[in-house]
Amino acid sequence: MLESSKAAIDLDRAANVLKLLGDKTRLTMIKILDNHDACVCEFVEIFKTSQPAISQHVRKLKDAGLVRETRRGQWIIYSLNKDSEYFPLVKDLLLHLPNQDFRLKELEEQGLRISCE
Amino acid sequence: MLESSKAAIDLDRAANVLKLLGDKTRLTMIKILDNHDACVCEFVEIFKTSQPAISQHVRKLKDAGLVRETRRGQWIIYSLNKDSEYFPLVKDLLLHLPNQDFRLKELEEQGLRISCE
DNA sequence: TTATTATATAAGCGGATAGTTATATATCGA
DNA sequence: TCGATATATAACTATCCGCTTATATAATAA
Repeated sequence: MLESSKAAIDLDRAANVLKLLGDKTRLTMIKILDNHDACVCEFVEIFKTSQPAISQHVRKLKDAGLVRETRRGQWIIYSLNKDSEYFPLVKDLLLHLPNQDFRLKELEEQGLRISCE
Repeated sequence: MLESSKAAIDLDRAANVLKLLGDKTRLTMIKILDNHDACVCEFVEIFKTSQPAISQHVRKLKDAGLVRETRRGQWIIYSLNKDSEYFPLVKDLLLHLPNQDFRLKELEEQGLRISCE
């Protein structure tokens, strides 16, 4: 595909997005969200870290417009924001990363995923 | 292209590469190097910053294997390392960024690019 | 209403990061 | 060899970042 046929993203903002994705936890989150929506409590289990730490990560992703939140009862479900101007960039990026479905599978086996649905 | 047909990069290391590219100066450097090799002194002019600052940026890119250096007389010419395992990822990324050729053009108009060749 | 669960936010701390200045190394040209 | 140019490195500093703990908000369920 020709470069000119892509919507070029301002370098400043592209760098900011890449900085956000330049964190192992957030990058993994985005890769997971590429296949499945997820809530904070699931991420807490997956990353074995504190709930505030997770909340702060998803907030950054949300502030940048990369993810969206939808309240479902007590839970807030996060999903990739396909309308983001960065979505095409993110999508291309994710193609280079290994699938992370096994992480949610592990949760299901422990009966921890069902709790959020 | 199917995800499985791409060589997936370990998430840890991918995050590190994205962190490196999540800096405006380094991201611009890489975009420039996608079209033209360049030396430190050119980057100093382009980014209007100190020579040590530039040296430190290119060193990080070199340490990660993203760029290569070739000495040519007094100058050290930096170029994209096409053999890097991250090169396909970086290439895809760059497609989403605006062309930066105008920066080297400006140097040429000031007669500052020729000095390195 | 009260207890419980899920999430967000605020404050503070420690480590990482990007810049600075000063200095070292290396090449070139006279 | 000596001076100039190009680059690298080291030490320092200020800022940023991610985590922690403590607390607030919000929905649910008894």
